Amino acid sequence: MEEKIKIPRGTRDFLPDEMFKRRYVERTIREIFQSFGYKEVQTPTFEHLELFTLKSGEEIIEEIYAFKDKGNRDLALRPELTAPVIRFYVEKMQMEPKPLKLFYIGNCYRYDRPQRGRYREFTQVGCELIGTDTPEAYAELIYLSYTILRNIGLKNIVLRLGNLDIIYSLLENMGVKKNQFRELMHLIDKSKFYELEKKLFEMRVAKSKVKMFREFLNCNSIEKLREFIEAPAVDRFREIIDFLKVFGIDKFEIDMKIVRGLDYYKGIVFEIDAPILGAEKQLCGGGEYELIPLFGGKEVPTAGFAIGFDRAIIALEEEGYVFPEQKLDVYVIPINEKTLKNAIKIVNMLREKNIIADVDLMRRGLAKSLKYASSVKAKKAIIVGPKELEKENVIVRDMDSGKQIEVKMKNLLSMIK
RNA sequence: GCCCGGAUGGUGUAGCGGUAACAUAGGGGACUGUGGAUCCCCUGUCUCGGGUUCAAAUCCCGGUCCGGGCCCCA
Repeated sequence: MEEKIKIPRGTRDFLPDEMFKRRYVERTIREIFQSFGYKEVQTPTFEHLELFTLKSGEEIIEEIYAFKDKGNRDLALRPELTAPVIRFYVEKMQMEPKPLKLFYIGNCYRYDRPQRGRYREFTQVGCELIGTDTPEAYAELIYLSYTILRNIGLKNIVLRLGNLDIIYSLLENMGVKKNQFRELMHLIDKSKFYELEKKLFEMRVAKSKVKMFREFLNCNSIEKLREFIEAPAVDRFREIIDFLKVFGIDKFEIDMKIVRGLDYYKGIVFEIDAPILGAEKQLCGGGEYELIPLFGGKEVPTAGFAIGFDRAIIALEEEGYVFPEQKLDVYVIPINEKTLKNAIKIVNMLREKNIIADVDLMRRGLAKSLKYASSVKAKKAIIVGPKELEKENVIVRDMDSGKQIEVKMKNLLSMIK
């Protein structure tokens, strides 16, 4: 026997039921984005490799699916969607009226060790807000991400807010040079506080200041932040949080240890977790960033977020969310081959009226067909028999109750609705 | 890239050196006009490659894939 060709590592096939769930959640997400004035865009699955390596350093190339095409171009399957969307903006949308609100749903690719909630091909949902940096704009953005996760049905999610400008200001006050920020941020991100302190000592930061910085990272309120630093960034952070409350969110945590993985973030940053997911619990991450000048565009403020769609689905399942099922309104059953053509005409007519209808294509007996109708969850069966046809009637059977009535074919439509 | 645990019909499982089994799903029939019931029949399986053995689904080694945890995470 030939060896079966199997699905590649880290990828998934989706059964019809799973696809129905995914499309259902996608539809909800699209509607929410649109209700906030966002418009959907799509970019190619692959881009020039350079788009992703420009700002992110070289180590990450190991996680990128990169390849050369036949014209010897260096290309890459997109590992995320912010860079492609901003590339798109710089190429074609710079003159659009501001604020520009764009959203996307698309597959991304990373060569990673697969785990639950982590795949090599996965779906990211996200948006970019271009052209405004008012506190209300960022508050709305955060509120939007939170609303999406709540409205698709998640009950237990945790929003955490951080601010990179504040950390940078404090580091500057401590005498740390800008080109040293990156490696420090990396240590904060990994919660390697011992090494962080060591590094700060090496940078000749006074012991008392290092201790203070540690305490600063554990701040969980604006008031506490003010004990460490007075800077415009703190006031701005405060304003965003005030507007967030106006939008209706008052449950969140201040966490100065939030450091997004990419260098291009600045200012406000936020993450949303679903604790139920364990190790891979982060559902959403985003914030303010600066990427446009890097791609040669005229500098305007930008912020955005990305939601891990697959993880959101897993979290919903873990929480026991009941998804709707795909059902058939009507299953049309010809009693025998003589009534088959009539049955087909009936199913045609129903489909034209946007009724979800199917007809027996296996020339099965009535008993088997009814069994099939119930297994595909048809709400009603229409039985097309010769006796009734003589009177221009058919039988409509309610599959839940088992009750059936004989109706005139002309009145069929009204009986089904 | 590292550590641990797995892999048996489409799905869920039993067997743990000696005839591959059960449930369920799918197809047909009992029943040529009434479903979710019953009975019968059919289809279909040991992740792959080596090794040990008279004999391997079972033991050993390696690969692949899955799950859990690291690393990483745009």
